[in-house]
Amino acid sequence: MRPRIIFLVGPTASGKTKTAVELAKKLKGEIISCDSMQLYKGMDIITSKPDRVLMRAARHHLIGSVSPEKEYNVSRYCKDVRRKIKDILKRKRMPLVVGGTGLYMSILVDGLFKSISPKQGVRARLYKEAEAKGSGYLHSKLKEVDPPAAMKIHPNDTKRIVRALEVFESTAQPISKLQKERNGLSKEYEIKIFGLDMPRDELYKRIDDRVDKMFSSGLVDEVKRVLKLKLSKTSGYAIGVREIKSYLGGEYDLEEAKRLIKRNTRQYAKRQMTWFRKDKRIDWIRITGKERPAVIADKVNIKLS
RNA sequence: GCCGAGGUAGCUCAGUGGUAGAGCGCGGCCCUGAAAAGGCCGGCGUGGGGGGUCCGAUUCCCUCCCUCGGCA
Repeated sequence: MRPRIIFLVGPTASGKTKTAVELAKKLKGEIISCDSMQLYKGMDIITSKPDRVLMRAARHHLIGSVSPEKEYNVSRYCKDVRRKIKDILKRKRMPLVVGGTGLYMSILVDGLFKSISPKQGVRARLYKEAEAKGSGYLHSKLKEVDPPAAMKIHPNDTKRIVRALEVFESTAQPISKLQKERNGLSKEYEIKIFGLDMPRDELYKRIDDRVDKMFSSGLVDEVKRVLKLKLSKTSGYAIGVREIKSYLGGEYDLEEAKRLIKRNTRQYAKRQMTWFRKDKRIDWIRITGKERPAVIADKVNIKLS
């Protein structure tokens, strides 16, 4: 029988972190984070990492393991996770992959196509071209070398057009063809995915409350510290970094920064829900905003047995 | 009280004698090496109240109410 791996996903502030710890206790599990931002060291408050108590209550992996100055991406994430899973299984523990980064989750399960890592030079050149001649120009270039990809990617979606062209230039193969070859965890393991689903108004309320709490726990000081670093492409995009930077730069006051962080987090949660909603493998656990983590963990456990 | 400006979408505001748009918000969606990123779609409306002119008023006129400046 294939080893089993449990996933727990859902929008931000839905209670994954605490539920996961309860679940880990019940299942003799270890938690692997599936969160593109909690990976970064020193960004604890803004990314709502589990606190010391929770970190001690269950073993966690891939939280604070990367410097915010390092470039990180799905590919590295998948490699890191595979290594962790092997270790955990060797210890006869249950791997629990927990987090809200939809792309990381699905690439992990379904696999990443075999390609090349981004080439700084090529990428920079393409972006420069996009800026000078417009993304439509690059899109028509893509149409010549890879019509299926061009069909799928909107002419305004510079990021994806650049990636597709970059792959073609480096491999001489269309990305649309390469993408058909994937190798995910579902080939070797039995995957079970649970999702936490809470009424939207309750979730939004929890987001607002959590942001207020972040501020009273020293969010501004934390971001000040983080801003001294030369942030990588990804880490600099964590919600909170730009808003506080603008506040510190005198663009607006603290209240405005707080309002924007709340709003941006709500919009992020909405996008997460869209992402997870379409994945029919997810087994949804309907919860309320006040439900206790241990109770939610029980609900998951019942579905497992 | 007088003078001036203004009341149009959830917010900030365009515009037009033929029943109205933009940005943001909000909702829906897409997503394969930056993903807390990036992109697409959707107007969600008693046009402050009432009256008048006109075939037709959100637009012109009258009146009332409200807001913001200035003068008292």
